[in-house]
Amino acid sequence: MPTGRKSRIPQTRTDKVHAGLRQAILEQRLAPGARLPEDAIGDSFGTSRTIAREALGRLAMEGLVDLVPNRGAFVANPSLDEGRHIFAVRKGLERLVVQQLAAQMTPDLAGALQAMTDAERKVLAKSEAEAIRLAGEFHLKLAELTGNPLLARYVRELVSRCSLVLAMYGRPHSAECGAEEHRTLVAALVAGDRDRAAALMDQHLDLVAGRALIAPEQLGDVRTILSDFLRETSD
Amino acid sequence: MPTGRKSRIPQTRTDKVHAGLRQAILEQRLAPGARLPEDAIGDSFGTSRTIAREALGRLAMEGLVDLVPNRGAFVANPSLDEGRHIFAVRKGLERLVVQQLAAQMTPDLAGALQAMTDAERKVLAKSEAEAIRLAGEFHLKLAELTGNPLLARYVRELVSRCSLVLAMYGRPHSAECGAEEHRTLVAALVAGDRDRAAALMDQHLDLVAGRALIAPEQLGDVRTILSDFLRETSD
DNA sequence: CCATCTCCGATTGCATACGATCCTGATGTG
DNA sequence: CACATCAGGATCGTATGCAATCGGAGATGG
Repeated sequence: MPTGRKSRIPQTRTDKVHAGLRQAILEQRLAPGARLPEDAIGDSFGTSRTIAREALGRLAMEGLVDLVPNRGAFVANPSLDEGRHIFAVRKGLERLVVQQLAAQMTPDLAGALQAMTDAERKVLAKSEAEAIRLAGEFHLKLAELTGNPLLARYVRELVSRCSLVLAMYGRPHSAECGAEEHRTLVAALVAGDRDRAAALMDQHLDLVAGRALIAPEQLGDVRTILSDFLRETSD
Repeated sequence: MPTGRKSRIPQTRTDKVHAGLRQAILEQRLAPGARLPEDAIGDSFGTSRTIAREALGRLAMEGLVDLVPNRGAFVANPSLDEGRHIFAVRKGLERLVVQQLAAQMTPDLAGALQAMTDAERKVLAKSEAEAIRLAGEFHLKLAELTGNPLLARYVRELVSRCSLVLAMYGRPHSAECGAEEHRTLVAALVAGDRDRAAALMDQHLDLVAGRALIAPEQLGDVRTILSDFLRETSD
């Protein structure tokens, strides 16, 4: 199992605060733009400002919080443009992920991939926030299976930031990755079809991004945007 | 307005120490594996341990420093495998860079690119360390020209780590990117030839990596490795 | 001679203290 | 009424202090 291993590395308090804050942000318990004073963080986690400060620093490097000098920390509030930038990089990296996976395909790897989609079928998200989280989980595991820890780290970071963007700009019920798309992608992967897998991943991420960000070609076309709102009202 | 003013960057002490340490590591004034005690860092920069600690934390997130709990910080000492991982991700991201640049080519952009290679012709590195730094500069500027700050940040991080790897495993005089390769790449870019640019960048990075890391297909072939040393002796 | 244990110095993990900086809004002036 | 000025409070930036932890040197026993 990926987590829960009794590793030797002592879980420092900073790690706990970092993890806690991270989860709170990704689950939208802390809204984008919310203030994050070091004192308050420290208080609510029962530690000193020192720890809170360090955790906030890390989150800032991951792009989940904005750190304004002498002003304090805020939950990141990415603009639509930033969102597009994030998705662009994510697409590039995940393309790399599937290319590498397809190239190094083995029976073991194929089994692990199949198991992932099988597991996905059983788990149903209970909330919008959880749906976003689960969607990211699949992509993260994919990256980890490449055996390249750096690649996995970047993908985790990007998936987190995408979650934020989706939470901000996503239309309701639009967040979950279609499990079907995941299955066809895995099928291409186990077949070792590098190009097809890459194309599928591209398409998949375009769909995810398209559900959230107004697609570039729709930009400026007011009627297209308004038509979306029209549909929402009947929901 | 979101960008574009002399935003007051109150260059905090942590920033200075961070920048100083970073430079020292990349210039190899601090060898890979060297200990970096918080006290010593603080002393030599004239600040407290607090600052040194924070700077070390940042460097750790950038992969330039290894942080061992309760033991201290060390200059990163990437293994050959880690080096390959780093280059793999870098290749993926820089491919994205050139694709984006080719897609959004404008006369202005073309001019900026030409200026870069022209400038490169004039500057000659005075030392091995400087050569590595200059080589990275070009790739970083390329990433910045995409207008995607996140992409630029990742590329900067990866170029830094590659510098470390090159410093550790590069053969002497092998570090500088051939300026010629840069020029042909820029030519493809200004022509808007997306695929050719991507291919050239791939090839270029393979060459750079190949000069440093033993290419995968050479692995285990002792004679190939030794032949390199043979040539070095006559240098 | 080697394995193990114990203690000690070095160094980190964390908390607290104090000055510095910036925003807020209350006050006075033209 | 608009605007400049200036306290006040909130919050950050940094330094310092103390206990906890780790690794290694030396002692101890086989």
